[in-house]
Amino acid sequence: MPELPEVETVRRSLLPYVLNKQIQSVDVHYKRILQDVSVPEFKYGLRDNRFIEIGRRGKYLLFYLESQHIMVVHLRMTGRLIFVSNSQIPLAKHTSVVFAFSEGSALRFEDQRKFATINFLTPDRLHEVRGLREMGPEPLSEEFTLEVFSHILRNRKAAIKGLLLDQRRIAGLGNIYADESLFMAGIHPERPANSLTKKEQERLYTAIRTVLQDAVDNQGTTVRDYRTGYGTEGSFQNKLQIYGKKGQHCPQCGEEVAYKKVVGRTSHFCPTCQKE
DNA sequence: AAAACCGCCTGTCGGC
DNA sequence: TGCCGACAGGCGGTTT
Repeated sequence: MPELPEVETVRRSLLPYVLNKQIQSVDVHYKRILQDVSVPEFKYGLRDNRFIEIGRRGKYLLFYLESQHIMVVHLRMTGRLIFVSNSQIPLAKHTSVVFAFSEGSALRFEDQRKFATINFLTPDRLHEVRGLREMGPEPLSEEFTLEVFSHILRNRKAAIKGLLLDQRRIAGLGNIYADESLFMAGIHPERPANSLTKKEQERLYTAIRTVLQDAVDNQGTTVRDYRTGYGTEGSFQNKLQIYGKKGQHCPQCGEEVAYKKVVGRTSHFCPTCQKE
């Protein structure tokens, strides 16, 4: 669900609404969302505190607090962070946490499937969040060069799709953008990563960056659950070329879109444009 | 080192 | 209409 473009959109959309507002109280409706902190510690740590910045690393959001603590959020499959200007609005069914601001507004954490997580810690303990510690390079950053990408593929004979989904190799790609990137590059998802020619590596590198940036510019992809920080849908679902197109035809050649499990994940591709 | 499975949850959809 | 299994955008843990 939320992949890099969605998480980045949530970050940007929340900035103008939640920064520097006094947190009056926190209600935890689903305790197990908290990974490394008790409910009382969490509530106490946030009360009268303020979010002073929101960062992102891969699919993680980092809420920096005035107290120097950091609240690390991962939305997993169905997590949503929604700002409401009026906290009187009835809560959604699967609300996990509510951060109430003194001015009467609130930030709500909703999560139908309850996979989302929150860590609350000091900067010196940030490395305790394993997913963060082992995160690969940010694909839209300058450090992610073709050279770096090429090195990641080297000596790996596993399916390229699996490698794209592995957050320790590259940060932020999920099933949607992995499929879209492979389609744009004309590469079959089951190709061994180390079998890509220099030209193919370059095409895939460019495709990853192009697709992710385009999706960020379109506020992400709403297939079902994802919403921006103020509850609206993204629009990149209207620009998807291959993901979810089972039973339809390839926009490039008209061939029927193929659909199969690759490394345990449903994958869409064009058998003609993406030869094995 | 890496791949293959399971588990975590709820909701939806298709088949019967 | 109802039941049942499969499946959904993620990832950590364990086993192989």
